[in-house]
Amino acid sequence: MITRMSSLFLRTLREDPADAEVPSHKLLVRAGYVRRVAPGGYSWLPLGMRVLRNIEAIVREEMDAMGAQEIQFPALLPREPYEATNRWTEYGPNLFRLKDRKGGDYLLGPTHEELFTLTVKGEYTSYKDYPVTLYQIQTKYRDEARPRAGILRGREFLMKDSYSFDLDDEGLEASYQAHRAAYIRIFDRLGLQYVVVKATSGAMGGSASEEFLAEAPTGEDTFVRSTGSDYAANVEAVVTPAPPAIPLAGLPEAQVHHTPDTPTIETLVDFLNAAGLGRTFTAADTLKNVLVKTRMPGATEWELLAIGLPGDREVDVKRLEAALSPAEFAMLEESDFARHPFLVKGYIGPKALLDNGVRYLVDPRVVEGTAWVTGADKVDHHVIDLVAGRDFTPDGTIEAAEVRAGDPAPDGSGILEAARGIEIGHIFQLGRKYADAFSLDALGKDGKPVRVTMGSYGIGVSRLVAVIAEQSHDERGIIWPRNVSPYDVHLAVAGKDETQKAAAEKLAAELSAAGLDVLFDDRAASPGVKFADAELIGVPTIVVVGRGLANGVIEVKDRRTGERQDVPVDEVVPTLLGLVRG
RNA sequence: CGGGCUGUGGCGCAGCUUGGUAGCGCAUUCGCUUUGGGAGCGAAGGGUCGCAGGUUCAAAUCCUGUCAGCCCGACCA
Repeated sequence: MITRMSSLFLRTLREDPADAEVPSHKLLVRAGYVRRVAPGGYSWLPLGMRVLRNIEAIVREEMDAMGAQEIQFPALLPREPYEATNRWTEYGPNLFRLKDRKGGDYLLGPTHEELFTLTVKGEYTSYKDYPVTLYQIQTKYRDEARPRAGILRGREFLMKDSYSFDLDDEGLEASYQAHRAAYIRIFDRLGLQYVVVKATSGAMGGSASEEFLAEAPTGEDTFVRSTGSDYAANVEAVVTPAPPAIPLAGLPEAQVHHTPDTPTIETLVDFLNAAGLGRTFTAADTLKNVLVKTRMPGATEWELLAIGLPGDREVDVKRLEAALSPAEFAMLEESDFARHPFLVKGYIGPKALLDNGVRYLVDPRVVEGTAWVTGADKVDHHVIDLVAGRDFTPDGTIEAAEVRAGDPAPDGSGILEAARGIEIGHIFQLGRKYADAFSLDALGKDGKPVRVTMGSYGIGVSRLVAVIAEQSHDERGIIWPRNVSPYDVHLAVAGKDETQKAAAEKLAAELSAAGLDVLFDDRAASPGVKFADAELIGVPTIVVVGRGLANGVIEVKDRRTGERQDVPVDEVVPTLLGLVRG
């Protein structure tokens, strides 16, 4: 197949679009792959379509290969199924809702759990029908509060979502693992650099969940990984390793000290170190007690919760949220302090909390035998050497403290380092939430109904176009991996010389006949323009018919390395076939 | 939702302080020259200056209102 640039619907831009920040956005617009039509809405131009279709094909191949079957739902959906799962309201403002002419409520699907569940329920009734996995590659809609970074985060995007239906937990686990393996094949074929991180199950109520994150400095998600193993996790999912307990025998007695004007950790540490106690304190020796209030879904009453963590660490709101889920939480207001006089702001200690029945959870580093400087529940007073397990016993531990680069890895393999990534896939053991909502049962061998258990698995297909560009570009343009490149070779004529043009025409025809997709720059532009466009567009192999032709050679250039080799005219086709077919 | 910024040919921008015929670069069209790294010269087409109201003899420019967009944060299967 030959596409002539003289007629290709393409206009490249010399300047970056004003609204673009990240490299993929700039380059995809400049090279003419996409154009913005609305915030978070992009049109795909011919070059972009080809890349998108290539990625889609790889996803489809691997999904089919693992035995998933493709179907497709409408993007425009009725309200009722989403009412049944409560998501019509629970999904919140991110759901695009609309009305038809009769006033009926509709939505644009953000994901399709409901429809898949109902569809399986409508067709299958026997245990013999299971397991089954269905998928679709569909446009999804989410009314993102702030779309950004071009097609990396739009309000309309192409997503592959699949759902597994199994009769028992073992089956679900197998379906989950099959997806995990398929995702690894897909992302490997796409040439991506990515990690699989443990994710929190969140509000969906499932058990196991992992995210596939493509590494990119412009990524929105922060994750950590170990320097000593392939351990990687979302910050929310990091489990703090607890140090060994210390024997209580021989530990110094707790002492209350007058510590005037020390409402903050910093002022307290400074005061103690100036007090001549014969040792040096750091913020990590203090136990900071943070008060929040929590409320279970559906409950009306807020409940107090105290969190004790080393004074050198802040509470990570996302980690706290994940730890408390599904309960919601809020910071205490002045009125809450007023209502509970035993809470002495700045000097809250474990004693008052426990004496007054406030649930008290501590950081896992607060193990038995550790001694702390903490509040004495009295203005301007702190207690030193308050020992966990001797002077106070918390109600449990909680993962609420921030995770920092340099912290020990949970698997003991090394220390953690922070990195950023873009979520490209998410696999999830949903369990029976949706099956319960729609009473999806299979009739078992014994004639009794068995509740089906589900998994849901997503890949951001259109996002992958941007992610690949994000990971594979240089200052001149995009560098596509062969598997997704819009064309196999980019053929340019460098001069206007008729023999060069004729040779290029002949070569284009031969390459096409050999089964390659050729982007043929037959324009009357100057060589500089053609080279610049070729590098911007990013086809991995660039072939130049130019001055070398007089010596019987044609230039073959590698887009990534910039290496060029002169190949005798009659060897060009086999050489390129070798390169492309690898 | 909070903070910051911006709306002027297809794209990127200047002009606004100090009101007076709307300008530059890229792109596009034509002619001549040029042809291995985004060419040169000459000519041309293309803009109700986001929208509404106001002030004024006169508004891209001043005033009021409004809408939209972008960036940071919050949010985010």
